[in-house]
Amino acid sequence: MTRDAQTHDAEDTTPLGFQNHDHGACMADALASAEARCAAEGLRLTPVRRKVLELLLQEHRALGAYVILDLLREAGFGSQPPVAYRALDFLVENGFVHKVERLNAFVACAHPGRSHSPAFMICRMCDAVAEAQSAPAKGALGAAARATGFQIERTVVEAEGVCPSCAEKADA
Amino acid sequence: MTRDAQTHDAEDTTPLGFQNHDHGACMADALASAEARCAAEGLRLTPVRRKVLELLLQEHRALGAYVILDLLREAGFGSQPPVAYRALDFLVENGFVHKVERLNAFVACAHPGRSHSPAFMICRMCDAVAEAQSAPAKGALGAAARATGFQIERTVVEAEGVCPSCAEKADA
DNA sequence: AACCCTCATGTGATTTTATAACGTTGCGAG
DNA sequence: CTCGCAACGTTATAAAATCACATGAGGGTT
Repeated sequence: MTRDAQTHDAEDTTPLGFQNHDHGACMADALASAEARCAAEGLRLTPVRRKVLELLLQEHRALGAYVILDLLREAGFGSQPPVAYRALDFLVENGFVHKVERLNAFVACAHPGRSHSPAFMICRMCDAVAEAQSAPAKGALGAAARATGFQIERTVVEAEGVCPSCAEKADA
Repeated sequence: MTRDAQTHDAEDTTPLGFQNHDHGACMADALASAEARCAAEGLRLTPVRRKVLELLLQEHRALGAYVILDLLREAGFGSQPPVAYRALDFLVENGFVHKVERLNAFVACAHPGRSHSPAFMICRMCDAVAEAQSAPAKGALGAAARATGFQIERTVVEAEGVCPSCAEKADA
């Protein structure tokens, strides 16, 4: 089971990513990349984990753990919180998925394979999330860290605002 | 969360802010500044709100809402969650306090009065939090936003790592 | 085959974080 | 005064995350 079910719903309601792109391809890429890396590194992309990754790849939005859990239940997996959290932990640890702290929610990584220090742009109107690269240690923050002797291990960069398509609608 | 909490020899030195500073003064400044601004803008710095601000100013650490709530109860205020959350909402809205998303916790603003887009350095060992300025829209993120037409309204920048004094201890 | 070991999964219960809903109070404006 | 409004207090509940423990599926060894 759990081969690509691809329940793409209603056609073009989609403010999913900010820019148009071949979503099917971006999804397939990411899955393939994940599979390759798991094979290479001896990681186990089990059915639940794979399913969670697929669910997240289907949307350029962050999904809460409980939404994911509901979808898992519908797909016949276990329905208690740890099921979702454990799969998410695995995916986050291995960089396939990122947690958006601001939303307590999760998005599929949009830059599979690359080493990343992701930065997110979160639309407060439609909840779309786009991922960019950040280099926070290069700017003012890095300077402050060096000045005080703080050793940065990981950074969270999240911008909240309005995505292009919502801005357009709001103007109207 | 997996952020433990614990056995820390309570006495030893200063894990509070990263750099030594006149804590009493920094606290008094911040309080005075808050009072001034509330007076100027017709905001009501009520007893609960003031107390919460004081509690947060006493430590350069982020406190969870429920820790604050306990302290409020001890101080004779109401003891139900909304009491703390409402005071925190007020303080955050007006920039006296910031929420550290990564910790689901709150810190007093260290740069009272200034317009700020704060960046935090969070020590994963002692939970100390230092506040720096960030200019996230200037770097790669800003470029990505302009490129896609995303309008940034607010940014969250949080670095997790090890503060100087914990790094020292760890070396030993 | 049987055995052991490890990691993943399933489930129930609980903890932690945050809001909803509703009544009461204090205070200024008319 | 009394209306309206903002802040407060309390009960209850929702949402997010973890703990604890049992079962199960592979892999390797003998």
